Amino acid sequence: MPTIKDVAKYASVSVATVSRVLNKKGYVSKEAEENVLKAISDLNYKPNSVARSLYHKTSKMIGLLIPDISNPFFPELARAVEDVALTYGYTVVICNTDEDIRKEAQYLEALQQKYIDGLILTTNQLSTENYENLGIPLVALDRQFSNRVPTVSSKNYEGARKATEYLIENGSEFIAHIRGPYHVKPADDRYRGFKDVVEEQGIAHIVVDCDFTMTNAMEVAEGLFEKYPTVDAVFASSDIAAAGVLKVAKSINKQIPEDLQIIGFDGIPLGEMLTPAITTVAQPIYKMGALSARLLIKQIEKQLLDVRNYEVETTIQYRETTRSDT
Amino acid sequence: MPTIKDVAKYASVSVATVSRVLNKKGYVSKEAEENVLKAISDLNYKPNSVARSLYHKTSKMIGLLIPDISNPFFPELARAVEDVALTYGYTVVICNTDEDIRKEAQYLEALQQKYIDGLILTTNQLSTENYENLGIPLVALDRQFSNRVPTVSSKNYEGARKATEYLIENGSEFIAHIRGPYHVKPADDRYRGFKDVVEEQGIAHIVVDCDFTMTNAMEVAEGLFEKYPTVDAVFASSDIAAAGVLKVAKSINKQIPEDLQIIGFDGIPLGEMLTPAITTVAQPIYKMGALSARLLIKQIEKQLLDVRNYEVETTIQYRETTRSDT
DNA sequence: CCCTTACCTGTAACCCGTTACACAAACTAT
DNA sequence: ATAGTTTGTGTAACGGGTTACAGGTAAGGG
Repeated sequence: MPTIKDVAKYASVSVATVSRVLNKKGYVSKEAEENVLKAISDLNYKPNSVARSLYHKTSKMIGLLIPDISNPFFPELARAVEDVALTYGYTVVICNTDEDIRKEAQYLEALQQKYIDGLILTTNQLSTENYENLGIPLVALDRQFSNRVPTVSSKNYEGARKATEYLIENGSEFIAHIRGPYHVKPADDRYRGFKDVVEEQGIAHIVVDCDFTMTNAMEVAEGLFEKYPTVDAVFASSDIAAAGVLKVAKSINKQIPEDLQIIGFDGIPLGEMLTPAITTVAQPIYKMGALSARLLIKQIEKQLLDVRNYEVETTIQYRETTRSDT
Repeated sequence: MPTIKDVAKYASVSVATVSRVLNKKGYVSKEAEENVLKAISDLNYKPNSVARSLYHKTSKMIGLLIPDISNPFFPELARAVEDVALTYGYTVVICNTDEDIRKEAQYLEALQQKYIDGLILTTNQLSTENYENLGIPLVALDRQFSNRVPTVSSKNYEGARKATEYLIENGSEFIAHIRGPYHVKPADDRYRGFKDVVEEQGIAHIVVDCDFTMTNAMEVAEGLFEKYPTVDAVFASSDIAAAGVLKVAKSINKQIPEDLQIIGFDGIPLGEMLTPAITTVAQPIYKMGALSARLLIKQIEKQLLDVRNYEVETTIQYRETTRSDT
């Protein structure tokens, strides 16, 4: 691999001149520039980004901290982040934290040592200071964070309200909510949205807990249908959970959506692949990822952010696990 | 961020001594070592990996080139690679190539400039020389590559044979194969496995082409069932395709598995989530990813590889889209 | 004709570690 | 006592860029 010195020698100029040509900075005569350009192409020279990083203390890399890329919510997000990053010349380092405080700390240290330029966080077991002390731009995606950190999330509360109202409009009278983990902001908001609507309208309801796995959702659903056979609608806090409910409901021969309506949340591709396809409160996942990446890169490049907190709209994807009210 | 100089000053030694302590190399007196260790902890010093990279021409990073992380086959693979990488102190850079030659080239250049230590390839539109000229360790996953590059794949031919034989044992007499893209080794091997069995046993069959998307699979399946309504089994080259077939088959009221058996390939989680759950030839996806990562890191760390080509076993996951033969 | 300014270029310091090399002290062997 | 090891430490060069600064030339203004 040729270095800038080789190029300088070949073009009979100093390394400073080569650097000026590369970075289009400072005065360079036309002649010198041509020589340098020719040298670069003759030698197939590529500037070494590590050396650049060392001087500039930046790396053209961003970190994406997610709980687990195997969770179907995240691949699309990761894809969006990566697409945007690529167009701006950044590469993305992916970090599966499993919501484990030690793994997070380990990544943070490794990334900091690599002069990572910024972080997109969909996970934060560590206290926020740990992140802010890094002194690099951050974006919180789908999570609550300190108000110094720009956030991107969808209107979880509102989406949950819409979902619940829709179930009620379609005639359901005893609605179960399968909620997500506590202290996870989106899960809490969805729960509040549900609760507010059922209480306002005086609808019978029940809330059960569930983590993000389908196995757990199925267990929970089994218990639910056994204890409350008259439940006639389920609003699940995620599509994975909804899929679990659907599977269980079908196994005990409930007619969907006649006996039981199901509505999920997230809008992951899985929902469409199932039969019946799951009605869901879809978040624009790709858009959220892309937006986060753009917000992060804007900060990295010292541009001012006009808005610091984005709440994107959710839309109900009307599919086959709910009755139409029209 | 403190540097090695700060540590040296604080401990009243030279930077060389600090470096010796850090790397446990060369002679250091007990006293000096203690002072350095104290300085490191007092100042919370972390060695800068960029500076290290510059000197050593390595980065403790590996690249994972995949077509698209949104394709459900890859998240689990990525997860495995990342898990293994982490335990060996490597970080992974993820690159979605979309099988696009220009994106691949762009990534290759960026990664090379970052002194990436090695690459796991599940995609190669570029000619193999482009990769080999990088002069860094490679592992080809689920792809054919030059014989200088270690490969990891599953027994696609054998798996396809098993699947086809299983359908026949269960009484199917007119079997369709939905094959994957041409010139993609696994798809070709699966096709050969299918063809050999149906020809050996003289079973009526039909082969149709399909890419990796579910939408395409559904179109293909519609055409198939219209033209050949007597098809009584489908062997799909991927679970995604199988899911598409299943959805179409259900929509035209075929009884599964009585009227139509379906068997997929891959063993992605989706298969289990569907109702009926899809019988599939499962590849040990996580294992393949982990194995690739270990092979790569072994090479990076200059250890000799005893075996260079791994073919892992597939196993049929007997689920609900096939009839049992017992 | 002198001074200012724009233009052009090279030297060397710097980013932050690593390590070759030189030097010194302490110890071993002869 | 002398040569040869082992141990311990510091200086400086190096990896591959970037840039402050100094120095030089040419053009324009008064």
